[in-house]
Amino acid sequence: MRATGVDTATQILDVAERLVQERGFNGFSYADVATELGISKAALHYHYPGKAELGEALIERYAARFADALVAVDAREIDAAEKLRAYAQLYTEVFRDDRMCLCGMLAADYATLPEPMRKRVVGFFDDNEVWLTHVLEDGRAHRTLRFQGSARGVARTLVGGLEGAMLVARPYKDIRRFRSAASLLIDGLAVER
Amino acid sequence: MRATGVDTATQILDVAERLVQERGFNGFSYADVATELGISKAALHYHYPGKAELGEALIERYAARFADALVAVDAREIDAAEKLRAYAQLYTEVFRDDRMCLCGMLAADYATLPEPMRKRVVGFFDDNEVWLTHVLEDGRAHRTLRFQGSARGVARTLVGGLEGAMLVARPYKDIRRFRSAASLLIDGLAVER
DNA sequence: ATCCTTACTTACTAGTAGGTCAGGAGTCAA
DNA sequence: TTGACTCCTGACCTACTAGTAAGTAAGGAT
Repeated sequence: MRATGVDTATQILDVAERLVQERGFNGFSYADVATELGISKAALHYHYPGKAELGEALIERYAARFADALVAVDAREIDAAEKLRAYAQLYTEVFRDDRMCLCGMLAADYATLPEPMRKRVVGFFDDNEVWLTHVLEDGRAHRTLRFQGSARGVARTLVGGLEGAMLVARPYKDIRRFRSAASLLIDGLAVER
Repeated sequence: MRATGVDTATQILDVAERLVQERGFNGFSYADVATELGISKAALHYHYPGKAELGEALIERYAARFADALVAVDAREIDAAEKLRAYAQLYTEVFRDDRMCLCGMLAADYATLPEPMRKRVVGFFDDNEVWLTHVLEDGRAHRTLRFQGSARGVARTLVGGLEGAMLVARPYKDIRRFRSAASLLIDGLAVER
């Protein structure tokens, strides 16, 4: 345990997470993480036997945090349209420090990922779709949202739309570009009052 | 010139293009391309001095083909809504053999790309936005499309939405997932008749 | 006949990738 | 005070990375 008070395993996750979100899973090395933390590569292997296991831990923590955030949104006394805006706000916060969504990035690297990581990436998207589907169905039932077709289809379009908005806006380093796209996606579903 | 009749420089582009679209710019090596073509790595360096130049050539050719396809769409006697569907169809064809849009993939790798490649990636998105903006304005003027806000903003949302739909649908290897999202994005703009 | 170009080859470089292993320092409980 | 456990280092390994140097076979031009 170092002077920071944060344990090494967590510090490794923090640095690796940022590197994956910025550069992709094939765009960083154990040496990058070790150098940044001032420890040896071998120390990384002590905490995470291989890059595959580090990757799994990365997704697991990210997905858990995301799930917690969704529970927090559900706990708020707001209508479905506002929940969608809160959902988009989660993405905005990720975008704010020039990061791509972890799982969006890993979706790009998907072909080169070990199987356990693939499963978790897909699981992340599935969870997001399920949550959005419930919000959408609730919004349609309460007449705060209006859309054609299945809630599941709209949920998938939203996940893809937000991930893609991050992907394309990042080279421009322009958060307004992302926010504008996010608003268009969501306001198109909200019933005007 | 080999028995295939296609020159080596083009064959290199073909293989490298597929590898980038499947695995990302940091997910393939000169050795991968050379092995697949049965030539030496040095032969690659003869045609493209470095990976950066190969990358530039890749984007240049891809962007030129895409631009040609857009000119071809413009030449067809169809309304703006149909042009948007034809635009989405271009993405569908890319998706069909498990590929991500070349520039969408490079957008993910953006932080690790050399500057000349970055410029070309951004140029690709700019060109797409310009074309879409014209189609959208035309469609609004002729009442075949209906949308709120600036055509430019909608154009950006469409590019991001389609890129993201590819990104997320690819792990599922499900073209319907992509097509359904593309339809929802575009049909939401079309005026029902 | 010679020179030059094109399109490669083989053999090599320095550097980086992920990963292993023996061991050491600090902590803690018996 | 010994032994076990945790967390780490230094030294190392093999495979691979992009890139280079030198050489060569084939063909056209002079």
